[in-house]
Amino acid sequence: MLIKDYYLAQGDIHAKIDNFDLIQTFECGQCFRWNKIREGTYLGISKGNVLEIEQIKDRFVFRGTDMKTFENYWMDYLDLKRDYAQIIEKISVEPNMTKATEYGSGIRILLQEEWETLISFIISANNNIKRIKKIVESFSNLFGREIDYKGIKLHAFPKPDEISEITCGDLGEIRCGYRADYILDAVKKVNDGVVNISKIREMSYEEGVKELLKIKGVGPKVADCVLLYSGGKHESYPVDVWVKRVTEALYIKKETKPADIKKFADEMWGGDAGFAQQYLFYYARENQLEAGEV
DNA sequence: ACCCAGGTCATCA
DNA sequence: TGATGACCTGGG
Repeated sequence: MLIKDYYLAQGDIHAKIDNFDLIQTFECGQCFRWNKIREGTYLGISKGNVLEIEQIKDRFVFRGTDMKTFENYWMDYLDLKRDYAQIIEKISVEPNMTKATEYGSGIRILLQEEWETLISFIISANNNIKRIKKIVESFSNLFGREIDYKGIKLHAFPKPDEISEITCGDLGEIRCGYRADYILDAVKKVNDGVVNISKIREMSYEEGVKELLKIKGVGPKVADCVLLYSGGKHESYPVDVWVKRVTEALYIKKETKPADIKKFADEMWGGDAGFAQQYLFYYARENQLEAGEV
């Protein structure tokens, strides 16, 4: 077990964990439903489970859960069984990645719920993170089951079968614009069994891409995000404007098509390309790196 | 008024 | 295949 001094005290779970930082993990663009409720403390909900996490340096307190749920769900969700020091060492073979991994040394790639991740990244297209969060939140508030946590009203992300009757008009309220059609297509295809979203973890990366591309509004970038952040496909290298920009600037040194950027990433980092992507994305976006600027 | 934001789709060569 | 616009919406 990689987490140390791991024990239960007064209903809370305490642990010492290396290479884990709440801000870096929750603000690195991979998830949209974790919110800071106090300094050093985040509150989140996934698959109907609520979790409050407080961080003081490398020590963590987990509240709102029980040991069984923590071990069976959250440990995998937060990827706490993985040795990130080893991953960082493995991919930091040149100065750029060394710098990026030092900057985001507390990032962990979450294993999120597949359906929620799919809808969230459909919404993310040609959009900004602040508004993506707002839309995902109102989608949950409108259609998801309410869960109370210490007087705070949270909402689970609505499951496909719970919203099978949803209409375009219903979606007007969440202000997602033209993406409403895409969400409806996803709901329909998942409910009809045309797309087997719950099986993407068992599929290969290539099979997963093929499956996800059946949905309108899902292109290569969204598919890669779903596979990396919820499908456990760490070879996935989602190429958005930031990753394109930073990969070109640091490595390829010229304008490159997304498909070729992915090819480069595969040759450079192979099965760890997804981790590399996340360190680069966080580094580039937090520092607002422009094209050509490093 | 215009541009942009974690892209994708439709259309045309 | 590859290039080009259009696209809801909210904020700067």
